[in-house]
Amino acid sequence: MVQNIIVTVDVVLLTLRDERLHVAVQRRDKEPYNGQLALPGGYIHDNEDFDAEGSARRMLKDKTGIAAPYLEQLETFANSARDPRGWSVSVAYYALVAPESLSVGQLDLLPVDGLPVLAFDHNKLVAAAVQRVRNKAAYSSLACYLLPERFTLTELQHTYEKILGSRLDKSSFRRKISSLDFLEMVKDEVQAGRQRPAQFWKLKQGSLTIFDKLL
Amino acid sequence: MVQNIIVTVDVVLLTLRDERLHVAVQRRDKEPYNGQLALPGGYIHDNEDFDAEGSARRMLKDKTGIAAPYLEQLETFANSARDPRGWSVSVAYYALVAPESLSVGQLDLLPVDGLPVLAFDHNKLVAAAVQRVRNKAAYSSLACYLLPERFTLTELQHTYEKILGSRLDKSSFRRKISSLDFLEMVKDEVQAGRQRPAQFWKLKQGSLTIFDKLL
DNA sequence: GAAATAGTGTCTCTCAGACACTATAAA
DNA sequence: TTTATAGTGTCTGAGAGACACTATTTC
Repeated sequence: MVQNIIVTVDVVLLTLRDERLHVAVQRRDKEPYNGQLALPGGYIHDNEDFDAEGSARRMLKDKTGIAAPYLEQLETFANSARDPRGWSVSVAYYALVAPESLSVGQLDLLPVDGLPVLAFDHNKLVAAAVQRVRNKAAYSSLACYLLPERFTLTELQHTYEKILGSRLDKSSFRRKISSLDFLEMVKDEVQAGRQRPAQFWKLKQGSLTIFDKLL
Repeated sequence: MVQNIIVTVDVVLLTLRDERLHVAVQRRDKEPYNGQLALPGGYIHDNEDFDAEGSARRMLKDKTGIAAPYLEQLETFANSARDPRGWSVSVAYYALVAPESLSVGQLDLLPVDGLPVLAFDHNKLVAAAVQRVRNKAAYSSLACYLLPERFTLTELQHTYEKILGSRLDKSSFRRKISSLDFLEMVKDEVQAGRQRPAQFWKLKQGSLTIFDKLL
């Protein structure tokens, strides 16, 4: 059995900037699609990577310097038409980071709504990631990963609102969040401003908390 | 760039039998894992299959004769350790069928709880599929695909109960289902028995309906 | 004091769970 | 009539949405 199949990993790196979800892209410097915008990604190195998630982390590290974002497998795109070189498989991952932690190097950040045409089927990958995030955020603590480690409840609520695209009631939101008990108060740390200071919070444990739909 | 990576598709075919979820497995007749139980699956044929879902359908068709079950991509398992032949990728799918439509040929049906050790990492694939089905069934019309085309509301309720592993209230269940409006009454068709006949229903359109958690 | 935002209290309306009830068949 | 299951009606308690209120800072 001889297969002639290209195996790659691509990463949809999302962050929140100027009130909207943005995705990281870079201009390709080789064929195919030379000069076009594409997601960070590349071949799996079967002599170097242990698994596909490892490949994804390597690519993120190489291209953004980010070592430990929220990272999850998205979907696999595999057919004979997506790459002019032949039958190809892309195991797609998506990653979430706080805008602060992203020093844009070789990468550009573009709003996910109204993207230009990207290389390969990368527009599809972005669409799938955005749909997944919008959907999953509605019933989980996912939104926290788009914020820095410490944040206020108002910032968290605004993050949810930007992702979901709808207003949330402050009182209901706080009731829900505090009943779920996945946040930990950062003692003695508050956000100062020209008004009443806001309490800082952070995620309690590493794992994602799932709950009933917020909206 | 030369890659030495095996690319396969495996299918977790699930059905409901004797009150419990069962998975279809077959005994392997070649190395590696010769003689062990494994999921139906195999190499992607890059000269024959258009995409990975096509591969999955081909394998289902070849090994079960089933042409159009509910079929969805599950997750991709890709690392250097899962196959003794080297770095390998398995794009896993799961399929749901009514027990009636399954004429067990070369396949065995085993309860998903308490499976023996399967070849490769196939126990992991089954676990992932079962978790996905149990989770997704709670907030969608997924359970309908484990029933024949026509079914009664009581049968549907029992199907949900078997998947979710908990009792549902008849009145609440019917309120919910009818408010969601994804079922169509099969006029003049009822299930006879030694008591009041039950109305038959079927899915209205092809696509899955998503709703708030049942439980 | 005013302005601005953080954070809480309370009312109401909806809806899920519980459960009793009615309906329609076979024997 | 009894038995068995299909299918409906009704009460209640928990919780979400709406919104008004209090709290704490800067100026």
